[in-house]
Amino acid sequence: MTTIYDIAKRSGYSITTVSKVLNNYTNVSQKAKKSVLDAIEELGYTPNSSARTLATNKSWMIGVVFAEHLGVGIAHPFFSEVIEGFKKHIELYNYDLLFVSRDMGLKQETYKHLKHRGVDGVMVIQSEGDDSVSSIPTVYIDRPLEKPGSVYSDNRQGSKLAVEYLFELGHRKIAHIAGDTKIFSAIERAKGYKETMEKLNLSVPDEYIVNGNFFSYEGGREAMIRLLSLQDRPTAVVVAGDHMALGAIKVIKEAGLKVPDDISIIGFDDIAVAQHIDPPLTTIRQDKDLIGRQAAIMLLNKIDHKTDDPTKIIPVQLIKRESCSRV
Amino acid sequence: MTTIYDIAKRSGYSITTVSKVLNNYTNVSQKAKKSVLDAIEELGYTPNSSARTLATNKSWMIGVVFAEHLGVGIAHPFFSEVIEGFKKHIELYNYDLLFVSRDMGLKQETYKHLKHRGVDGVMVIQSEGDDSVSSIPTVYIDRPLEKPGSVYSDNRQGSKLAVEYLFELGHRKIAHIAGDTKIFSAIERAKGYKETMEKLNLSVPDEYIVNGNFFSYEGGREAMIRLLSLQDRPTAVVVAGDHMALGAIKVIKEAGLKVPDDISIIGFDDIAVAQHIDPPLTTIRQDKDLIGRQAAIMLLNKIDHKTDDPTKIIPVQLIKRESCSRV
DNA sequence: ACCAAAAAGGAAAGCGCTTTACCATTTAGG
DNA sequence: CCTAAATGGTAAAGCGCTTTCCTTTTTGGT
Repeated sequence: MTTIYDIAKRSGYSITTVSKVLNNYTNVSQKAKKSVLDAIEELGYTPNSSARTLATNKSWMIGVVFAEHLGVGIAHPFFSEVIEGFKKHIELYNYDLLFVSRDMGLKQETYKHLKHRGVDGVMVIQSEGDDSVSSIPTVYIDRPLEKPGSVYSDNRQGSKLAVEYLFELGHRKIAHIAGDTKIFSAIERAKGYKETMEKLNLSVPDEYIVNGNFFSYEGGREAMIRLLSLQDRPTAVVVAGDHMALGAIKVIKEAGLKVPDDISIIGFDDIAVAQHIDPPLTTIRQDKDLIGRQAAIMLLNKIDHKTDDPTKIIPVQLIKRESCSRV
Repeated sequence: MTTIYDIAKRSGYSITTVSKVLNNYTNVSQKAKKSVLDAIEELGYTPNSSARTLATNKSWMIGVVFAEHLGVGIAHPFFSEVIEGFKKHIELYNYDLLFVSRDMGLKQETYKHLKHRGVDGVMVIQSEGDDSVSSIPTVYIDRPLEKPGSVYSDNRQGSKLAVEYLFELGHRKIAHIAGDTKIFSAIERAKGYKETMEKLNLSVPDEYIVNGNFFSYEGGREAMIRLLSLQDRPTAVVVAGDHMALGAIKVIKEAGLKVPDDISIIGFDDIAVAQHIDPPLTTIRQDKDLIGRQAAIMLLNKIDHKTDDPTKIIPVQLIKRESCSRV
């Protein structure tokens, strides 16, 4: 390995000077700078980040921690896009992303590992409960608690848009397939649905709110089966996640009914395939890219200026496609 | 920060001894071990990985490099699952994954960065051309060249299975929508298609092979439009990627035709949504998890034993669903 | 009770880099 | 022409840990 010493020897300057040109210090002559740079070029030198980190106590790495309870990781259609947005922004500032092993079970272990790695910041996605990673600057996506340092979509507003849209289309019997009873975003969406229904003076029989399991396709299926079996069947349903919506649509088709002719369906997320299915799914789009970017901005602020930005709520958008129709 | 020195002082032993218990050396008494461990517990000590890496020249990090030319990263439905499989295996051995910035343009820069970070190994996904990252042990997914150290699906066999299946169903006019003309996997799939067609004595008019653009949904659409406009329309088409297949199916529906009644479609990849679309897509499944795992095994071998495992070709599987029917 | 061998523990060098404190030249200012 | 301030450069300490090479202690065999 070629080190700063080799460069020093080759260029005829001290290692201090070499280090200075490496770090753009001003008090080094053009001549020295050139010599050093030439030597670096000739010897094909690459600085060693561990040594640098050790000396500066700055790793230029951001740790990424996943939703452990969902069992999904990088391959999750929503999370992965958020991370993508996060990464695009954060790499402008020369940070790399470190995905730490998630099979560490205990929160404490994960935290220890992050500390071990000396990451400059942490981005936590959908990790349940209150897991202050304490000393390390952290930003949370979809965190259950309304503490500073979180970023998430305006879930209530999303449900509101959905319900109102269906209302405009003439629907009065609108059901809801909820993502879960414990996950923050799912709870918020359910609230938004209920609030808006009430505001519009629409009745919400208990059977109209049914739980899709962890936002899953299967959960969507089962929920829709329940809904179809109802005496007083809804004419439209606000589904809290696109995957569940896919499942719901499938069930409707299997029952010999049509979307949107017989039942209108509106999803949530706008995952990539939403526009490619049949019928193209009307849904509430989460701005995944922006969520990621905002999280990045927030985290960088925390790292650089120690400022604790307030929680950021990202606007959602109704994307009209073809899974909803006039009643 | 609490260091090994603090532990030494607290426990009354030397830093050497502390280090020894940390690294499970045998020549340390039970008594000493306990003292040290207690001190660690009390002081909440976490070893510093930079220091350790500096001393041992081992980082316990694997670098991940992406398909730059596709512009997609973590959010790619195929890649992300491969990485997931890779990660699951590699973290059993206590490695973490470092996603390095990909906007570095030049290959050289990426390599330098990896070297700078001191990763123990590199996993390259779909990076075009011959990019030997030289000195660092590397494993490639879907690499264009048939060098040791690559892992990919048996693309030809996949196409073969597809064509043969359609043949069994009575199809004779079978077209192909290729992924691209330059990407390795796309080329292989096209070859597999042609070979099998010939073997079955089926004619392949030039117009029967059409290029979907970079495996994209749009590319699939356009290709299918071309196919539909043909005088002698195919009754089935082997599509080199599921996304393109989605596009193709959409076009068929828009033309007032039905899948599979009028045209049978068979995809490639078996991405998560393939089973959820309408009709559920018959496709060639790539074992993404296994690809990832094999890559991990290979890389670990390279790192630990310096063995250069031969390129591994992963079997594919025909998944029969409902987008193909008897002619 | 004695000695060789094994076990336990420690001193110190070194991994590659940054940074502080300091020295030696120049250059500018009066 | 002399002093003060830049400017250019260096030595050395230190970041936290591993590892080699000793030294000291313990063990057990006779």
